[in-house]
Formats: sequence, C-alpha cells, structure tokens
Amino acid sequence: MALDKSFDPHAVESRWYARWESAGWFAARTDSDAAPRQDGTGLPFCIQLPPPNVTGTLHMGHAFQQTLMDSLVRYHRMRGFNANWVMGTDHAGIATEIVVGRQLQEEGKTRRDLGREKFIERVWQWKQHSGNTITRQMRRLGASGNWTFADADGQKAGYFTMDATTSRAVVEVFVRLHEEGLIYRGKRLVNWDPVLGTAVSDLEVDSEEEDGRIWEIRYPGEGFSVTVATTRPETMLGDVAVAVNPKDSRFTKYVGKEVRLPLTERSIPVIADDHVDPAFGTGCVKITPAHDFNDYAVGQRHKLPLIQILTLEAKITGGTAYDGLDRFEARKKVLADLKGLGLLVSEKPYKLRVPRSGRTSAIVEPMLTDQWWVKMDGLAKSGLEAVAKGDVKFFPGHWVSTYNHFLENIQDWCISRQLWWGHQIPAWYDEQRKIYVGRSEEEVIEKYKIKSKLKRDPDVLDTWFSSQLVPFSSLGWPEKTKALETFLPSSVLVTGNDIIFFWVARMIMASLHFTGKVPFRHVYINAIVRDAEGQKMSKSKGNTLDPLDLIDGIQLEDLVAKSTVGLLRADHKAKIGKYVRSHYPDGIPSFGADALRFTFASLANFSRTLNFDLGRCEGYRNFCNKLWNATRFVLMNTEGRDCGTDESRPVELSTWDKWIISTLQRTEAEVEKGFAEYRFDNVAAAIYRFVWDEYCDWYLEIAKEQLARGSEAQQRGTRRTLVRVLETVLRLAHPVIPFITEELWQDVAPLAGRKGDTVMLAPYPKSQPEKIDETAERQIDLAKQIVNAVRNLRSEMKVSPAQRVPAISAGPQMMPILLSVKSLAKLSELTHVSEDELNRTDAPLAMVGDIKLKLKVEIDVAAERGRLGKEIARLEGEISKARAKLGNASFVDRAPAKVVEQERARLADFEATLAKLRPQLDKLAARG
RNA sequence: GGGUGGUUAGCUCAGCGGUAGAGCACUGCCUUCACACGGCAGGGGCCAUAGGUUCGAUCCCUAUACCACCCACCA
Repeated sequence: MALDKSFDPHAVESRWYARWESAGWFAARTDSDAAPRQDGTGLPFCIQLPPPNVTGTLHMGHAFQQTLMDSLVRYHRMRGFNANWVMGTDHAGIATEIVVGRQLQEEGKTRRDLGREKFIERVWQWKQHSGNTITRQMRRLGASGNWTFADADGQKAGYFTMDATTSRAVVEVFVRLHEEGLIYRGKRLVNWDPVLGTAVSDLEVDSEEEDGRIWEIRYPGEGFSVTVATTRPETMLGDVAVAVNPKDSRFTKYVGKEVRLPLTERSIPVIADDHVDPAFGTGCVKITPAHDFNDYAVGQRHKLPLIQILTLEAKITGGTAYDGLDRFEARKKVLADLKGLGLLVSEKPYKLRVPRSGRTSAIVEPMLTDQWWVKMDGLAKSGLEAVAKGDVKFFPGHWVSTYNHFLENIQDWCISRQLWWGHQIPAWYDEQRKIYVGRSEEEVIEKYKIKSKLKRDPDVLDTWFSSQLVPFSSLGWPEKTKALETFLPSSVLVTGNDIIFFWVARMIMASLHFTGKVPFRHVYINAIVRDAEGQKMSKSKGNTLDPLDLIDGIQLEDLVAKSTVGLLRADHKAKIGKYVRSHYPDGIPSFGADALRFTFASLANFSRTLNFDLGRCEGYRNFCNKLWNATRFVLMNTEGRDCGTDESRPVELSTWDKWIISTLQRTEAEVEKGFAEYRFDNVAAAIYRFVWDEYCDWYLEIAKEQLARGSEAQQRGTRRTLVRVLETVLRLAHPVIPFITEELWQDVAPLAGRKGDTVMLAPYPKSQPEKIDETAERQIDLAKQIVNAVRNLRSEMKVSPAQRVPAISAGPQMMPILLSVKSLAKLSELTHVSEDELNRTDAPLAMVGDIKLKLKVEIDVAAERGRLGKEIARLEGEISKARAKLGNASFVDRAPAKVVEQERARLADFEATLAKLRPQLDKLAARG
C-alpha cells in the first residue's frame, strides 16, 4: 500500500481507536490466569485514573496527565505486564450540584422548588446525558483505558463514584470508622458557604489578599474606654469580650472591668489573653466566639458565652435592630450608627486575606453548626510512616515535604455537606433525636431494636470521602476479589500537586486503614500546564486551549466565538476576542493527537510548571511527518523485494548498518531509563534524536548509496537494516505516539518478518548490549566528522550544493568509510595522496584528527586566509588554556590521573592540528 | 511569618565538579527522485549577584535579589 505524501492525523486516528477498543486490547486479566508467568511476564501494572468530574470536559491538564498515564500503560503492556488502567468518573458533589442548580435557575426554579428526590433524579438524568463527554474526549487522545473494568452501567466509562459497588464501600467505611470512634458528630465552628448553604472543609477555602478596610471603634466603660480594630464591624453585635495582652501595661488596669457594647444593651468584660499582639492595631481585640476561629478559641479559654448573630444565609439575627439585614448591609448600617454615636474612631484602607469558598467564591463565614467529623491524628501518623518508610515514593521527591507538612498539622476533617447530590450519611435519628449509624435502616432497626420512627440524616458526604476509597473500592472492596489482590497497590498515581492534600494523602490514609496496603507505590506529581508565556490558563484571560482544538484544528472565528461564549460583558468579550486574534491570527492548525502527546511528553520534566508552546507542538507535528516520510521511503525501497529475512541468501552488513543498529541499542536503553525515572522528556528526546538526527539524516542518506551501488548481499543487508530498525522504532515510539506508529507498523512489520494484529501488543524493544559495536561507532563518528568538514568547506567556499567536486586526503587511510564520505559529501572523487602532494596542492584545507582534506576548487585566497586564521586563533586559545592548566602543579598533582591524561591528549591534538594549519596559512600569506 | 521550586542562547527548557546543549526563532545557500511539515551550513551564552569549599564551580555550601506556588489565627 502506498502512503500519502504527508501524514494526515485525522484519517489515521479515526481508523485505529475503535479497532483497539472493540478488540478488547485495553483489558486486563483479572481471572485465575492473572498470576505472573514463569518468564516474568504478567506482573500487574496498574494505574488509577484520577476520576474526572462528570461535569467536566477535557482540559490541558487532563490531556497532559492522561498522555503520561497512557504512555506508561502502553509501555508496560508491551513489556508483557498485565496492565490495568482503571477508569472512572467522580460525582463531584458540589460542582455538579452547582451546574444543575444553574440549569434550574435558567428555568426560573430552585432546587428547593423541585424537592430533594426530584432534584437528584434530575442530576442523574443530566449525568446520563452528558456524563461521558470527557471519556469520549479521552478516547480522542488515544487513552488505552480499561473501560469495561468496574463499569458502572454498561457505558464503558469505568466506575462512577455513586454506583452500587463504590457506594457500598462508602457506607461500609463510614460505619466502620464510626464503630471505631474515628467518626463523630459535633457542634463546632465550621467554614460555611452561605450561598450554597453548606459547610466546607478547610481545604476548600482559599484566602486571597484583597483590598479592604479596617475600622477602629471605641467601646466606652466607666471612666475609661477601649478602642478595638476590626475588618468586620458587623460582628460586634456578637462580641462577648474585649481582649488585651496580659503584659500590655497600657491596658492591664482595665482587665476585669466592663465596657458597654455599643448598639446593644450588653456589657462585656475586658480580659487578658496571650493571643493579642500589643504591637498590632490598637492592642485591643473584640472577641466574637460564634463567628471567628480565633475568638472561638479565646472564648473557650475564658468560658465566654457564644452569641450567634448570623443565620445560615448570613443575615443578622439575635434581637437587635439589624435583624434580617444581609451581612454587608448590616456592616454599612452599623458603621453609620457608630459614626452617629461618635464611636467610630477611624476608617483606613487595609489589605486583608478574605476567605472564599473554592467553588462559589462566596465569602466564607465561620458558623456554629452540627457536623460529622473524621478524627485525623492517628490516620495521619500512619500516612506519614508509609512515606517515611518508602512504601510510597514521590516523583519528584521534594513533594514529600509538602505532604509531611500537611499531615503533621492536620485538623479533623469535616465530612458532612448540607447538599443533596452525593452519598447520604448512613445515620438515622429516632424521635428523641438519638443517633444510630448503620449500613441501612433495616440494620439499625434490627441492631438497636428500634420501635419509634426513624429519620435519616439529610446531609451528604464530602466528595473526597468517596474519592479517597477509589484505589480499593474500584477493585471491589470490601469483597475479597481477585482484582483487589492483583491490583492493590497500584503502580503509580499520576496527578497534580493541587490535590496532594485533598486526595493523595487521604487515599494513603484510607487505604492503609482499611486494607493494610498503600494505594500506590509511586506518586508522580505532574506539572501545571500554563500558556506559552507562563501565565495560568483561565477563561477570563482567553488563553485557555482546548486539547481537542489542537488535535482537530479550529478556524479563527470559531475559536473567538468559543472563547467568548457565556461572557456577559461586552468589553470583556472584546478584550478576549482581541487576545485570541492576536495570538492565533490563523486559528489553530490541526496537529493531531500524536503531535499533542509528543509535545506533552517532551515538556514533562520535573519542573512545576509546563509552558505549553504551540511552536513546540508544530515541531512535533513535523516530527510525525518526518517519521511518516521516512517510512514512505523505506517502503518504496523494500516492498516486494528481498529484505533478507529468511536468511537463505547471503546478507552483508556495512559499517553504517552496524552503526545504526548499535545506536538503536543505546536509544532503547535511554528510553528505558527515561520511563523508569518518569523523565518523559528524556524518552521523547531520545526517540526524536534517533529518528531525525541519526536514522533520517545519516542512515537513510547512506542507504540510498548502498542500495544504488552495493552488492546483492549488501543491498539485502541494507534493506533488512532499514526495515528492522524502522519496525523497532515504531514499537519504541508507540507508547507516546500510538496512532501513527500503529498505522505505519501495519505496513512495516511484515517486511521485518514480524507478525501480529497490532503494535500495541507487540513486544517492547529491549536494548541488546551485544549489538553495540564500538568499532563501527568510532568509524562512523569519524566519517560524520569528515563529511561535516567537507560540507563546511563547500559552504564556506560557496560551492553550489548540487556541484560535485573532487577532494584529496592525506594521513591515515579511511578505507571502510571512504565511499560513504564521497557520497554524503557529494564529492566527484576522493583520492588518498601523500602528505607532500597534498601540501603542494593549492586548495582550501580542513583537518579532522590526523586526516587532512583539501577540496579541489578555485581558491579564494583572502577567504581561505580568513578561515584558517580564525581556526588557528581558536586553536591557540585552547592551547594556551590547556598549557596553563597543565603548568599548574597542583592540578597535575591533585586532579585524577585520567583527567590530567585527557588534558594532555587534548593539548597534543590541538598542537598537532595547529602545526599543520600554520604552514598552510604562511603559504597563503606569502602569496599576497 | 514559615515552607517549596526557579533564575543557563531571543523564547521554552535540558545538563552538570574538568571542551556549555536541544527544540523553536534567526542568517545564508538549496524547488536534489522520503519529507519545503524539507536539506545543508552558520551566528548567538560572565550559566541572577556576592562570598566560600576545591587543583578546578554553571554544577557543591552560605548569603542576597528577583519570579512563582503552598501553608499559617494577626483583629
């Protein structure tokens, strides 16, 4: 079959994915033959996909980490591992509830209008409808996930965190933790999102520095007054004390006295507490235990009452004139009233950290509520131990300190959410409000012999409570399944650093606690994808990229429309439109999934950020095209011909043949090392260099010559080398660029005598050290140097590329490579002559080691003099540096003998070359 | 306030105790029968700054500056 003239990713990609998937090639073995075999194959290799949100679409971060995961999975699968890439999606409680809530809003309804049951039904409908967008997109990327494993409802999308199996695990975990006393219910201050009306965990609160104000307010007492500073004046309605530092001599005289709390009828004490920093603000702090975490702690220490002044909607309550006002309106009114009373001392601009809910951006309010908690200290201890012992290793390793810091300072985890979409807490209340926890209402009634009517706790669990179980719940836990036995722990987790706390740490703790095993042996923390300028990708900047657009390409106008969709403000729209037009004046060309994947791999070093550069992507698209055309060349020269595979006729390998085979072994070793170290950049670079810089630039060129002029046996040897090396390269590159390699392999493999339906199940190339041929490598290295020297001469002497010119050489013979040099350097003749004869010849000179070369062309004396002069100056520089070094006694005495020897050899080389160049220059100088 | 990472060619990044590298961009030549998504040749760097260790530092150590990110209860 003849290949098209250039690589068209579209046609190739559409051909292969469906075939791979329907053939069942992504599946793992989980039955009785899942055990490793005698020959060492069949060892489990498992990756748990960080389950994307059902609300989600594929973004660059996903595409990046999935490329890495898929490369690892394909690599191990080809190496004979029993590879299982476990797929799944996350119900993403808050995120999903918000999305469906917005849809309802557009219909003019709220979730409360629908009621709980109808609302949940609606979310399920929506999930079924659009829940698999992201898994479809993953397939476009080539992800070889085990879609049918733990498949929730026949959708070929893996598990869903609210399906029957995983839900059962959630209940089981909750009940067991409760039985062990590690889950408890308690009334405490929590971070409250008043917009969503739910508690959120510490981790879900982001504090950003914002411009705000700070006010000073005077609280009058009998014959004195104190002035407090606050950024939240409305909370004074809940003040129960004013605190000063016990060592602050300005105020110790007031401690124990009372002040009147303005705007209320109450008197509150002045207390002393170390928490107060005398140097900050006024040195007096108002204490509002019901609405501030610090003040709560102070209140506990001093046994102060809690006065709640905010409702769950963040409106004022508590029997003052401000009741019913929103917190921000109340602030205005409180300030106005204080001003009226002459108690507002000052108002100044102030930078403060505002805690906002990660999901809604609403300002979070510390709120006293009943919630469920997980006691973390014991779990954290075992989590720390597992990493300290090396049972879980981080790549790059420095993330351990982040992990440790979190676990060493961990607080109990608030797991209840006042939402509807999620796992409802398995707790029931009787009519006396007594709590029973159990696997089901029936179990509770049975176990506790309940007579009265039970009511289930309406709250649901934090989404991360179920996600943390995924490494074992997806494998069937609490059942003792074969899958669990085989694939726990998984091999490596690939994920972003932003969820080390949310997810990674919690998986380690949960898995250790319930299975006694770590969830994974390695954690690879992937970089955050930024735009080419290193800016965070965000919709509001217009610099987001859709991986699908990079694969398929997109017209400018479509891209502009897409980037500005959903934006309300016209100026905003214009700004983004302008950004897009200036950055992508021609839209985005179609690069294909392979080029995108190769780009990601190439950029995957251990740095924290990955600046995604379209130019890089284009370069790797070109690489794919190069590989395509190299294959085209090989096929043109080998199809239908004797490629020496049957060994029946003689095959002769040239030095070049041996060299490319040797170099291939080194490349294979580099690739193996790269994968072992998770240095995907090194994997990609090794493949790129071999294919482009060695195979295409040198080997294909010399193969043309060998095919044209070699003997029968040499031609066979060349053809065999061409196809075998190429076939190996296709297997070598397949994990990173699966589509193009599959397409090409289908044509190349038979020529190389390799059978099989697919490259994805062909054995992965293994470096064979016995094929490393150092003699051939040395000779070819010399040949390349000579060719380069001649090419350089040609270029400097402005010999046109097509023109064949004669050359002469003197010095050591170079028989094995003579012909190839002649051909590659486009020489009409290359004659070996005596040193004397060469010196007599009037022509530009180049030196490679001991070999002298002259190109027999018209000499431009001035140009040649300049050229030689420059080279001589360079050599003299090197010589004086080397002499200085060797003249330094302490260097010769103390540096390792090998280094000294190397330096001496270098010096000798430079001097020898210089000695030969000088007379040449003198001769030219004499001429004019 | 504490922590982590970074600072190497115009850009994005490798590297590493002993000759400074890649891709892209740039310059010149070439429409050569695999590929112009190409070929050949070339230019370009006090390796952030200051000290120290060493025969020798871009690399190791200590400070400093700047840029990121994370954590933390300064009202």
